Amino acid sequence: MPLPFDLLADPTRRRILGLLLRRPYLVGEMAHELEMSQPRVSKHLRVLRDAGLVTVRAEAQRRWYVLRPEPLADLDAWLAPYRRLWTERLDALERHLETMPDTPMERSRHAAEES
Amino acid sequence: MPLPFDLLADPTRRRILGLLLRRPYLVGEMAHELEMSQPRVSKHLRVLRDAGLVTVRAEAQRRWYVLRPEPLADLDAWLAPYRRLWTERLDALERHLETMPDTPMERSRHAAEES
DNA sequence: CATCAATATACCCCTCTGGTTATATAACGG
DNA sequence: CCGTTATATAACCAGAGGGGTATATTGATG
Repeated sequence: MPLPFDLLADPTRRRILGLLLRRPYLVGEMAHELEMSQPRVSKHLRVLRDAGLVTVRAEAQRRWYVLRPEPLADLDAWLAPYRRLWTERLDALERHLETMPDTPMERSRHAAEES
Repeated sequence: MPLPFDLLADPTRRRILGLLLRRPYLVGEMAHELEMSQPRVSKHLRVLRDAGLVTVRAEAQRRWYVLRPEPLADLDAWLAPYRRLWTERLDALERHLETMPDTPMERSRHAAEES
């Protein structure tokens, strides 16, 4: 199964995943919350489902869509070799600070990004 | 600056980044190693450069392209909230196994994926 | 200065995809 | 049964972008 980059390239799909991060959603709920047409949401959900990023549970005419994080874990794995490139710098800084125990230290920060 | 998903959606660009993960490269070298035309490589490098994923150092007519991992760190940050979804399961498994020390254990598997 | 080497850009074509509107499908309520 | 609700799909359109070939640019070299 290929990596889900093309899926995540679409901002609409990222918004959908953002919703599903909180809880399972109905199609209509998503369309309403994201202020977009129902066919538009359905089409994207089709793509996400084909790629294994979501699963569906039917309940009468309702369809509960649930996030399936495995493909994102694959993406995470793909990132691994690149991750060294920026963690190494932080590690180096850490080691450096350790050699200067009398220097006042700053705490590292982390920024979250929303698309 | 937007997340680099659209950039990574293209397999050619991922191959280029794969090269740059090892060392800086010249345009011609990449074109040769990836067996594609030079304009094709140049075009993708333009996109990558505009998005801040690579930097260039000129040396006569040569152009050394260097990977710049910061945008990938942004992507990593974007993944963070989703990462909980699969690490929690592993953590739960871990805790579970800790409570049953006499039960024979199976090893978990991990699949690596290449694009 | 003429030529060659390395790279960037222009232009054209063609496919892919995301959006819209209209319609099909299917299950519920009266 | 009949209308209504929830969702999926079809048909169509417009724009984006990736690929190729040709050409511009810039620096080295004899």
